[in-house]
Amino acid sequence: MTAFNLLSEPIRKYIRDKKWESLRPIQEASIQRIMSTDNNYILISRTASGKTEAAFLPILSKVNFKEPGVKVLYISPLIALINDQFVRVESLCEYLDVPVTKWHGEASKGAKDRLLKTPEGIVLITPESLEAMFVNKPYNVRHLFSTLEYVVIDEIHSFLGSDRGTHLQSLLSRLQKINAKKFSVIGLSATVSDANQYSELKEFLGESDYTKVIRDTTPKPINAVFKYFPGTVEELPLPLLKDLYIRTRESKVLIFPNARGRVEEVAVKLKQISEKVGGHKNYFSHHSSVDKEVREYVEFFAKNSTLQNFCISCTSTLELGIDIGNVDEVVQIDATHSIASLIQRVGRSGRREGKASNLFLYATDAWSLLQSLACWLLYQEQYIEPVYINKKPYDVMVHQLLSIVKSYSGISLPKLVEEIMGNPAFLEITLKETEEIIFHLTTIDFFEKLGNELIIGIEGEKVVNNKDFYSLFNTPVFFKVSNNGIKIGELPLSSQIRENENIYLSAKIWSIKDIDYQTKKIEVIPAKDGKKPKFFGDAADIAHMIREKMFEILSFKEQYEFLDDVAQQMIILLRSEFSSFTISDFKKERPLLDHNEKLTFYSFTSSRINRTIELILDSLNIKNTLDPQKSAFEIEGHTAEQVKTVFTNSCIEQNIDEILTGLLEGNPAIIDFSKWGKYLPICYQVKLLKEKYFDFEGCRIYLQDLKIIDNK
DNA sequence: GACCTGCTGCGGCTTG
Repeated sequence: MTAFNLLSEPIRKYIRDKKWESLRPIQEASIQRIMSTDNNYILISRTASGKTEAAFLPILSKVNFKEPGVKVLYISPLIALINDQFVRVESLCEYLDVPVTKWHGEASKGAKDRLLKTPEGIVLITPESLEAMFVNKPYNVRHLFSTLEYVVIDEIHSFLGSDRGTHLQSLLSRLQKINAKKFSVIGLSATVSDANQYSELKEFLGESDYTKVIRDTTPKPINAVFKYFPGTVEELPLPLLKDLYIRTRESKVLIFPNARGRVEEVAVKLKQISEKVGGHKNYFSHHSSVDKEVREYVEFFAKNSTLQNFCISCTSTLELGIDIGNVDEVVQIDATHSIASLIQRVGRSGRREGKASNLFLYATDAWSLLQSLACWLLYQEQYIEPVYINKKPYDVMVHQLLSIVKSYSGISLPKLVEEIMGNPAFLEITLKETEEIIFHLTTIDFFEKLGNELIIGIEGEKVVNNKDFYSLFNTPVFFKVSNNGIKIGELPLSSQIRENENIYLSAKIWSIKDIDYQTKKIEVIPAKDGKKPKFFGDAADIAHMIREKMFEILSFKEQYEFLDDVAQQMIILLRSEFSSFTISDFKKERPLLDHNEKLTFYSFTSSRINRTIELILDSLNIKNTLDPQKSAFEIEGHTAEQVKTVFTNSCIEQNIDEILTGLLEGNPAIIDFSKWGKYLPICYQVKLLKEKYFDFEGCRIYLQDLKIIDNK
């Protein structure tokens, strides 16, 4: 039987009314499988290939919505995505008379109240809203979600390997616990190309044996062009901006310049050029610090402008699945930090069937060019960096312990231990470890013993009753920027924020008129010229494979026809800098440059391994500076022979706990990469540092194979 | 120099 015929009549009518000529391959496959089994499925297929329908067409055909209770729970990482999907799912559900309810922080309370009165149909939710319900109204979780048949997780790759993912995994397990019947889980993703990740994904959903992967590998042709314009960190080179303008003025374009300040610079400067030559005015910026309503307007404009061209300069806010309509070209300025990110960005263009995607890569620095090239080549080899999954997420456990104790308002120790240990998210954390963490939380007054039960303690109350409790990630403090009551966006307090300073924000130029430090507000008026704003942030970690590929490119002579002449020359120049080394194995060998009484060790490895090497050198009192972009260590006061000996003999396991404890005592803020880590006993903070900040196992293997090649 | 993500409950107001 064909997939179409397996669907229920109302759904078939929907497809006929939509005048679809055929089902997409991923839909054909998923309908066959979902209709006939109760397995979990992970649907992998590129952006705009109809994944949402691939999940919902069969689910809506199969599930009996006549019985009371919510039957399908859709979980998304973004509110914007929920709002987007709501429209699509609702238009489908009209054929079945099944209600769809949005449940997130910005969703209508009236709709939520209606659902509480009559729990039914489909609910779209964020993990944080689900968490909030578990903490504050656990009876509502039971009331609404104890008759689930399907849970759909959108953009599942965005959860994988992050604390937010572990959190979601824990919530899924808690959800299953209140359901008498087992529900099935369908995960949707565009960015999984490595089969190694299948097992991680399956484990993420629990019950690996019942989880199957359905994948559509139809490739999308992409035309890539690399260009090189030497520039500085402060400002983009004018020739680059001019070239970029000419190349994009007659298209619908997304530009990814990596940093928010630079996003503003690109938007403002292209707009200025366009004004001068009488081009279109539709230049926008889109990132987390642009006001939400402004961002929504930009998304709306892009989605509805079929005739007008536009240019949106943006960060990863436009990387995930929000439908912004047709984009002709994607521009990446300097290297992406991951291949996964490159894939998502490329996927934003050429959504029209059969149309090729265009990708322009501009580099302003030789090493960034090399990194871009490495990412592009790996992308073509269908490689994606592995996701790192923390098997002992002590910090997430702290959060979930608080959540469980609060939801019970009184729970015995054995019951709490049983609850948390039975959760697959914490499978590898031992009983002893769990008990020690609970004990510690009692000593810092997060928990209090009341008779035989644990309740939330005085300090715990402060944390649990704060609206910041529900998420697993930290958010910095920002000042709200507005002009005459109109919100523009927000900025962090920096040396730049002073009265009469001019800054870019939301693709416009503003002059700061007043700063209110009490209410954290900045009043601005329009201005003629200014500077890009300063934001603070951490650089994302780069995977070992990207660095290795960079070294591979340098050690071979291969020419790439997609590089422009200047870019080609830059690669040749970089290669010549390494020509004094005889490299025969780019996987194991690494160059050590001896020059002017200084040594430069090019490690070409991951950020985490570099951090670990840095720690080892520091602990041996070897003065060193790491250049993160070049993945290179400058080492002073040592000979090449001494450095070689250090690397070959270094016994990194020795004293490491002592060193890390010292590090934490000297600088407790180092644990701030984990929002909940600071509430752990010191020895667990050390474990967390080892697992997530450094990479001792990776470093051990790296050093074990390492062969240092010098230029002497 | 360096990304992103979400948010309860309640009192008090306006609006239909």
